[in-house]
Amino acid sequence: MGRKLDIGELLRQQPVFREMSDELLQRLAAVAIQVRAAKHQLVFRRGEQATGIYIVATGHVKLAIPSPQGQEKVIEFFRPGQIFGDAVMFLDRPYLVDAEALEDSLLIWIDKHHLYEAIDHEPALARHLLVSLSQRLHFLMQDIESVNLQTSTQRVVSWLLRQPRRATDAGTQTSFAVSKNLIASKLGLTPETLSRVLHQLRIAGLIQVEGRDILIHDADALEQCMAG
Amino acid sequence: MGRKLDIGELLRQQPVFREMSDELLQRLAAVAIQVRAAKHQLVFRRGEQATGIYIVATGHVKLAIPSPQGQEKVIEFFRPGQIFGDAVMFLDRPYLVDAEALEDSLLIWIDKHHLYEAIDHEPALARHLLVSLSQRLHFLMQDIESVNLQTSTQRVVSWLLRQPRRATDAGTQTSFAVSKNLIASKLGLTPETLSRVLHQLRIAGLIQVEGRDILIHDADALEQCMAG
DNA sequence: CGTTTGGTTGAGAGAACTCAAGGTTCGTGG
DNA sequence: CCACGAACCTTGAGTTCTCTCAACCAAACG
Repeated sequence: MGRKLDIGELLRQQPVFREMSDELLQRLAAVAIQVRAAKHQLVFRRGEQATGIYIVATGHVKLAIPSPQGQEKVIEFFRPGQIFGDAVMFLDRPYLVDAEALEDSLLIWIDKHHLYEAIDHEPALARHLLVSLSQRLHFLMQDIESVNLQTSTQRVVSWLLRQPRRATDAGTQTSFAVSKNLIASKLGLTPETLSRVLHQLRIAGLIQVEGRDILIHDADALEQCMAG
Repeated sequence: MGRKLDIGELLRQQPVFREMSDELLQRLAAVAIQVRAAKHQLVFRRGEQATGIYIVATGHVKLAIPSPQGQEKVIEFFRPGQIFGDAVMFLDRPYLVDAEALEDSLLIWIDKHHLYEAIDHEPALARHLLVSLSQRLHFLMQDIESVNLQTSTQRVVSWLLRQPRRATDAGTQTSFAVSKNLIASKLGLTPETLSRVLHQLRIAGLIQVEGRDILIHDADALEQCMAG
């Protein structure tokens, strides 16, 4: 009982379900399942069949394509409120990617059939899902653009400029939410190349790097070096 | 009057609207707009605002990211029955890509507001759109995988093997629906590289190339060379 | 029949990768 | 609190794959 109330609360906190009627939400809460994933734990693997969707309640999850040679290609990171695993579910296909918790995370899992039922009764939910999928399609297109027609420096710079940053006295600051290894993979670079690019930018006096924190002295100047 | 009936017919032929009630379909037909696009004509350009979706009735359309240096990156091709321009519409963002007709094409355009209304009344439509978006998300992920962790040969081979083919006496045959230039761009290669890869495969006795037709002698053997 | 468009082939260059070693940071257990 | 090991990151040297540039060929088309 207490557990179900818990899930109802959790669901209500998610943007996807915010506009949903109490009745429907309770119906979903009754069938939604809490999934705890410890840091480094795989939520699902490439090749497994998808029978529902995941919503991140707390934590951080990464989607990546594994490769036989051991290296992997990071596709995306998911934060609280975001949905993943939906595309393959709608297609009835096996996962293309591994999903791994980057820190201890709490996920909500909803079965396909219950989700479909909810969609049929709640157009707002359908809209949310459409927006969520669109969002990711959009990001993926940007990634494809970046990998296909930009140099390593351009990729890093445009990525830096796209990150949320806060102002400081010496410029604006941003920081990597994850290891540089993962950032490199996300950008389609090797860790070595990312390191070298950051070095160049530092030498050029454009940024300052301290661990995972990056200080951008002059965003406009950075933007300039996208051209060269 | 005749024109509206026309559109109703057209709509009914599209998988997206197949399960729709006659009433709703007629309402959509009343507001749907036929768009004719001549070969090489741009349907929309990167940067323009999206206020509706397109459905291909007849013809062939390509989505590509333009690049300042003139080269472009082909993202996807669309055939009759397929929808495009929906992702940016749901996000209220400007197009990321150019859409160009590869041959004289007939498109159906539906305004955002009317589409939303239809979604709200017809869950089946929402599902179709979800599947359509999922499909493309899936393809895009495969493309990212291909560009990031495969060599030029692997990309070409896996693409060849993914194409629909028909059996012949000397193996299975497939053919490029578009120029090799566009295929190369879709695969993230230069035309030169694609040409060279096809040459190698021909030398190796794995395929036979004649214009846009490719004869695959031994699909299994081809698959083998994905490893090396 | 010239012109354009699409495709092939060759030679050379360059950007990012691989491999290898060294340095940091961080967490953990002594 | 320090010491040690394991990740994580950086730096260097050399290689390789794909691209660029350029010429040439073939087919399509007016």
